[in-house]
Amino acid sequence: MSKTGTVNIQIVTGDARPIFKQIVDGIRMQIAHGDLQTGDKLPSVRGLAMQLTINANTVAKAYAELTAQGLAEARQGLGLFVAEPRQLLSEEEKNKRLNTAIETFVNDVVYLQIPEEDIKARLSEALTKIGRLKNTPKQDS
Amino acid sequence: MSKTGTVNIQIVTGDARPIFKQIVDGIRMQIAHGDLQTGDKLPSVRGLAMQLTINANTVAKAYAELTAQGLAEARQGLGLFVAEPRQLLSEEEKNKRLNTAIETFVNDVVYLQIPEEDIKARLSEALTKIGRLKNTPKQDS
Amino acid sequence: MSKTGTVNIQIVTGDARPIFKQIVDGIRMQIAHGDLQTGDKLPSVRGLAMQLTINANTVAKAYAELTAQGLAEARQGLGLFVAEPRQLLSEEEKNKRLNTAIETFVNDVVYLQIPEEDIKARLSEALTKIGRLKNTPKQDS
Amino acid sequence: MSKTGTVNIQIVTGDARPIFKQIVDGIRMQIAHGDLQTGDKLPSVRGLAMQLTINANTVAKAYAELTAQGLAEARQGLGLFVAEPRQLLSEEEKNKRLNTAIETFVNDVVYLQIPEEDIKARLSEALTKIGRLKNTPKQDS
DNA sequence: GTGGTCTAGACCACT
DNA sequence: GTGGTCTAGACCACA
Repeated sequence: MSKTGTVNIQIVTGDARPIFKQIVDGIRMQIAHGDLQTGDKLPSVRGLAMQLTINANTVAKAYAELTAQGLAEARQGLGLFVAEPRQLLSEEEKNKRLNTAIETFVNDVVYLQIPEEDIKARLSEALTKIGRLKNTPKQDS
Repeated sequence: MSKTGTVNIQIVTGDARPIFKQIVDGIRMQIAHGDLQTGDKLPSVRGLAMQLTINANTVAKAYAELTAQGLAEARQGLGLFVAEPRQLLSEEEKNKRLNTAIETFVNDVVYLQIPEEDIKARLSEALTKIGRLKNTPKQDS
Repeated sequence: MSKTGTVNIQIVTGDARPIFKQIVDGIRMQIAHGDLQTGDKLPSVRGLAMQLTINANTVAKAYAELTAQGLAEARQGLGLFVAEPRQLLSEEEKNKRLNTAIETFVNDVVYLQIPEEDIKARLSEALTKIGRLKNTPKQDS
Repeated sequence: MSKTGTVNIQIVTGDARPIFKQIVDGIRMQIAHGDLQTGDKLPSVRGLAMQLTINANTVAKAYAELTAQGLAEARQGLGLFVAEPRQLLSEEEKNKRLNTAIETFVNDVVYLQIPEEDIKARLSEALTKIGRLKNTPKQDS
């Protein structure tokens, strides 16, 4: 794991998300999981584009997004690296985004007529899974 | 409450959601809350368009969406009315949509570095609020 | 058959159905027949609009309908593709729609004074034709 | 049954059909069933409008439609009566309408993924029910 | 290039 | 008056 320049991303054609967002989400999730750690090198734009058989512009756009979010930083001539965790966002901003996310979620779910308890359970499970992954000691071969 | 043809919708120009989606979400939420009940009349296409100072076609699109989702029904020449609740989607489809919503939520939240417990609490609160509102007897002033 | 981006649709001006519905029905039927298969690309909105000499918005509306019914999916920037078959509607809803269709049919036919056996035979034939077409291996000339 | 000026029509508010069509269909069906027979008087426009609590214009439109279809005829100053069965339509025209009805039905049903046998059975049942009703000797109290 | 959204204005059927 | 359909033309994000 966390080998230099290795990411594991699935591009799903039937996904509603644009491809560049799938890349951003994929890398962000791997950072959250700890699969990618501070200082790890991300694959080159062209390399990842070839690997995923998509346009290089699309990868570049994803990388720009990651940089803007402060999750990655470019070292001139060397490539893009996972940045050290820092907090770009104020508490207020974080709260606002959490609220937005919650609102979106409730909107998406409210009309499904699924019991509240089921939703909570499923969501709790999904959140816990991430937390656990993050804290699990990884064993390299 | 639930006066004929009255809805309370906020159109936010800075919102990521398109206008017609904001209308759909707004009305859907009011139905979920019980502010709008089966048989209640929605405001006319042209009336709501004027009220929100948007184009009538945009409202019509929102109404078409609500009709397609089985939440409202048109009575020719009379207007659009809140439909009787029914189960439109298969269990399979509902599950799929719940999964998508959860995935989106986790993606939106994972990088905020907010403690898992806080997220769960806030979400639980938001979900419960809807359930409670729905069952709370409304009291007119 | 099933060439990328090829559909065969007849727009009949004298038809009671609106244009966008004719498009939806036409494509839906081609999917049912197997002429269009999962993953096949539909013609572009603008392309089909030109081909049928109608407005692009009308085609877009038809495509939105197909997407809502789960028969097609948009891949951003690439176009619309035939989606993997899935069960969108609940059994209850399917039954309701079947009942409505039967009622409509009976209403349309009851006053024609055509012997019941003839009607059944013709209908049976029409239904069987679809099933057969769907399963018949297609032979290109 | 078949008392002068009595019809039994259900106006369903949630129905997709316009009201005037529900009236036409309702009366047409009663004629097909034999509940209304040649020479029976239909209720007055105003009377039926009051009974159904709808606008008199709507009833008038339905009656005009029935007259145009040859199912009813006005006797000046006396009202509207069920006409003697006759064939306004040529064989060709009847066939064309049957085809249209079948096409519509297949379009409505093809995407429901209901087994062909089930559809045939349900349809057959619906058609047979009418035939049986029509030939059943009615017993008046 | 692709689909998606929005505006503006017209016409239709139904009540 | 009501919603539904269609046209024409514009702008956007995405690949």
